[in-house]
Amino acid sequence: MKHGVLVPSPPAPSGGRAAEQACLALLDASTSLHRLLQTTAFLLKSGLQSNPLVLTKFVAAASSLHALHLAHSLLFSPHVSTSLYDTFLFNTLIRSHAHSHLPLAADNCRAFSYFSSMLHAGLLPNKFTFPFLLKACSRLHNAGNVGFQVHASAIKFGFGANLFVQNSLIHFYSAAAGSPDSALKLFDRMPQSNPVTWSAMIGGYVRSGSSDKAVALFREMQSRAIPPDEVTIILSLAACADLGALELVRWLWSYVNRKNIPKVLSLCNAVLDALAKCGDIDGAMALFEQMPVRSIVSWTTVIDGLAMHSRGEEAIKLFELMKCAGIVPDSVAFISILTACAHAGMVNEGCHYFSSMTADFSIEPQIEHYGCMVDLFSRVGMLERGLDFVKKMPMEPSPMIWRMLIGACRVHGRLELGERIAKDLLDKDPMHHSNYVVLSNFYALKRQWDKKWETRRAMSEHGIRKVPGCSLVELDGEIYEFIAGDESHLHYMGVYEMLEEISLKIKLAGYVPVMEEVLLDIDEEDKEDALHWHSEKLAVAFVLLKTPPRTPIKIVKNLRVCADCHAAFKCISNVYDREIVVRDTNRFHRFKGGACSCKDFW
DNA sequence: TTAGGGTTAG
Repeated sequence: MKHGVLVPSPPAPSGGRAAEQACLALLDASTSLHRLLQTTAFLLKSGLQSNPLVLTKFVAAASSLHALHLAHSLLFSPHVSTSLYDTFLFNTLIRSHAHSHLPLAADNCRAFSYFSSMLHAGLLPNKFTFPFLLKACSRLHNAGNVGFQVHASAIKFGFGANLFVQNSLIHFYSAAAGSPDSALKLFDRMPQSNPVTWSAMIGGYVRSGSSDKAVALFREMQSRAIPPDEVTIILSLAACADLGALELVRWLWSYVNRKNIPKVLSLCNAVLDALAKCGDIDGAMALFEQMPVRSIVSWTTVIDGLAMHSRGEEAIKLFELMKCAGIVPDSVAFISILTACAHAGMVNEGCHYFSSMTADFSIEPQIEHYGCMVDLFSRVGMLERGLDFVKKMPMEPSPMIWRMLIGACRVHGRLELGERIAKDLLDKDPMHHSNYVVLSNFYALKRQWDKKWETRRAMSEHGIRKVPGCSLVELDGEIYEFIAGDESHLHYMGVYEMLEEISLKIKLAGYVPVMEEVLLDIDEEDKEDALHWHSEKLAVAFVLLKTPPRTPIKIVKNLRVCADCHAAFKCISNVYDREIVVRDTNRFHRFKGGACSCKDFW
């Protein structure tokens, strides 16, 4: 211009600068669908339908109003030219789909097709494109395949080594695609990493049920002096909660205090949950009392913790206090309080809360709430009422609900009813291992060995295997695993001798083995032998052997404790003067002085 | 405009 050369100005966005500014202001103010529609009319009238800046803002506004379909129809209507669109616009579009909660058909990944359109329009992706794309794809059923394509694309466009992109990929493989091992391959090759990288790996392991590997990674992080941040701690706490690693939870909490890691609410909630799930419900309550700010998650976590520990009265007290504190219970909070009632056998209270849900809070009960009610009736032996409840459910009862009823039939000796439900369930859901196990157990209880073996045969024909019982104990910060009947463990040295001693001592104290639990057609003497092999018994013998007198014994088990172990532990707690705490699949049994905190309520 | 996160029936 200086020299009088006429520089061609870039093609002016249609509509002109003033209209553009006016439209942007209108979009800022479009806080309702109605206003957004008015803005759309203005936008079209001013000829701004190909202005990328305006359109980007439009997408963002539509996204926050859950009206992405409007953005789509505006952007891709036939009379709009895409030649002026830019990468930013497509990124926003992809990101909006990553964060939207639109129901998604398996084969319909809008975000991915936007990516294709973007390339088709001759636009290059940038470093923001791939994290957004991966997040959007993680919602797909066939996420693995699509993610692989995104990964290849990222490499092709030169973003394969970008830390943000790699972290997204780690998260994608380990969490969305459910394949932490593929994530690990990438992780091992990464030249650089940050706490986000490690968190993505740790979180992936927790999600896929490999909490032991998650803890191992956290330890590796420590040994390499990579400082974790609060998210890494939250995820490691979740792993500890899963494993029942109380010592590690306490260590993590002291680490947070030592290193001045910000005690954000979500971190405190994670500690509450981990303490409760590791057996220290009193510690969780104490921390809860100290928390300056509590969300509904904090309340729900503690109520759920109390439920696990059979402390129904306290759970109810807390639920009422929560309401007084002005917190409106949500659907999850009701699951917790109903669970608390079920675990403590509080039928009337449970019924009260179930009807209060709809009457006072307009929350429609979901299948989980019905599940709690069925559990509530079943546990106390009101099986007819439980069945009646199932029949009145407005939705199809889930296999889990049937299994609760079946479990109760077994505990309450309702063999015919239990067998009938178990048979129906197996017909409906022939791919679940426990459906075979429970049915074969009813046959065994009825001494119908042929039918029992027939069921087991059908199970193996389907290629389904029984999940072995497994118990974990934490000793000096190490986790020891015991698998039912497994002799391979080094620490078994002396464990079997210990079992013999225990067996002798508790029999003298009046313990009678519960033979029904073995459920094998072998002679009585062998049966009693087989009982010793339950993983929780091995674990108890191990801890009795390795720890000084009176040290409490804490066990985490992957299945329900069997009636025989339950009876034996009551006796052991008395004879050896030890507190034994067993965390079942979902609750705690605290054996002390010959009794259990569950009051024999299963 | 980038990445990782807390409560949920057995």
